[in-house]
Amino acid sequence: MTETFADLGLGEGILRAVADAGYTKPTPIQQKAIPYVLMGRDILGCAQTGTGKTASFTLPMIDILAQGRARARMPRTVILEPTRELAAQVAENFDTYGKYNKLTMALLIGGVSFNEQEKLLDRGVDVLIATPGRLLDHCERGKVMLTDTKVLVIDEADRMLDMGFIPDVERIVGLMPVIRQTLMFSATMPPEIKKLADKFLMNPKEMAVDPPSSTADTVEQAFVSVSSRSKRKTLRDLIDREGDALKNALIFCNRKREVADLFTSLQKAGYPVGALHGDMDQYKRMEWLEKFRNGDVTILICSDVAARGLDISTVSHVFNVDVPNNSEDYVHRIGRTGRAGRLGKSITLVTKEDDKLWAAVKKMVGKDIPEIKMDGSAPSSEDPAETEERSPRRPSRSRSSRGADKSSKSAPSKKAADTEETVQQSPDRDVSESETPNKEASNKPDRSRGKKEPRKPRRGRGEHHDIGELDEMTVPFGQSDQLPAFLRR
DNA sequence: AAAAAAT
Repeated sequence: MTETFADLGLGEGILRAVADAGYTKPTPIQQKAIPYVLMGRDILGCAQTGTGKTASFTLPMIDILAQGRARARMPRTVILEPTRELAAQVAENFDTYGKYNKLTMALLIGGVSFNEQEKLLDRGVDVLIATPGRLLDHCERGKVMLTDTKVLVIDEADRMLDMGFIPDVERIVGLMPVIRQTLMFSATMPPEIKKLADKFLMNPKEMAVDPPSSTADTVEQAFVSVSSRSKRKTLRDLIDREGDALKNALIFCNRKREVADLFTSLQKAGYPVGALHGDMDQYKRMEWLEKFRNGDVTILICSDVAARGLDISTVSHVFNVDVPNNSEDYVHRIGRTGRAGRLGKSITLVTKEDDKLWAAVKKMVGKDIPEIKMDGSAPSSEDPAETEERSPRRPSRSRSSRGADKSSKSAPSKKAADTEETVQQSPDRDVSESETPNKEASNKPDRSRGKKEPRKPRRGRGEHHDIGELDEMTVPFGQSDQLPAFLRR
């Protein structure tokens, strides 16, 4: 049984880099895979992110690449990833572990300019890390030749399949020499993946490791019944009531549009949020991800682009604003938290319309997921006594929770206590909650806005001078709690 | 009906 990285046969520079990074013991997938990769064997590995999978191929590849040099436009190794973020992540891995081995690398992903990528290719690269579309594009332009590829890695194969990339992958493999080493990794091994393995691999060594202990033990799961109108409010209440326990959170939505809208909404309400979805420009994508990683923002609202593979080691919470359409994605989403032995919490908002999807999720999870009742006030309408009391209550609630939101700029917490007791309101509160998009919001009676305006010195950036912006910022979400001024009449 | 990825 191997105990250390040195036992695996890795070179000295790599061992030093690994030690610098603070790792002492290889993970199971690394123990299994690295010796075979060094032997030149093909590998079919069943492993998820979080198992140390990436290093199980980057480390031995650095070792292999230590011998020889790359020729112009002819990379020696190629790594295919399904998303740009994953590709960038693997590139960072090479930076980290390859720091004592000079090797050249190019990251070929879409959404960024060709120029720089081409320059790198011209100089010759040892490692090419790419998403399929952009790599093919470069091939067609004659900027890269795959005829000298010694090692190919197909990462996240099942996801490539889901995303319809396999034809692209087949074309890419067709441009490579038949004699090469191929490593294929997949989180799951459905028959289609097996078939692909037969096609791409030669006499592969098969290995599997357990998924990182997540769903079962270290993630506390719960759900809240909501109406689709009250989702945002409920979400804010949930964030607030987590208090300091919420170190950072991923919030998943099913649609890109909803990611964008929710981002605007929470940002206006003063929460430290970022956003990530596939229609954003690449620069923004990277910027928000980086800000989330380094803690500049503690909440990242995202589509399923971030559901799999992204390695953010310390996410304390995952919120599903929508039940994922594909119940497997649920597992991937909540797998973003509770990693590396840490505790995590995931809360899913479930509407009546989600019944079927939610049933599928529960079936897949295979255990009971408890319901959170929001502060005694029933999700639907079990407390008629409260119904008439909305307006009188409003003011007190506004002070406590809205006021607290200001301070939430830096930490979405603190106010947990007073929010708890003031939150209870009529079940139909979402009427005034007004989750309407901004344009509609601005159609609301001016009166309500005029009243509130002076009380809102919070975002402090002079927006108050601009009427156009005021429309956007005053009414929609941040303040909606104070709306009843005109409703009261 | 959705997300991802090439323009």
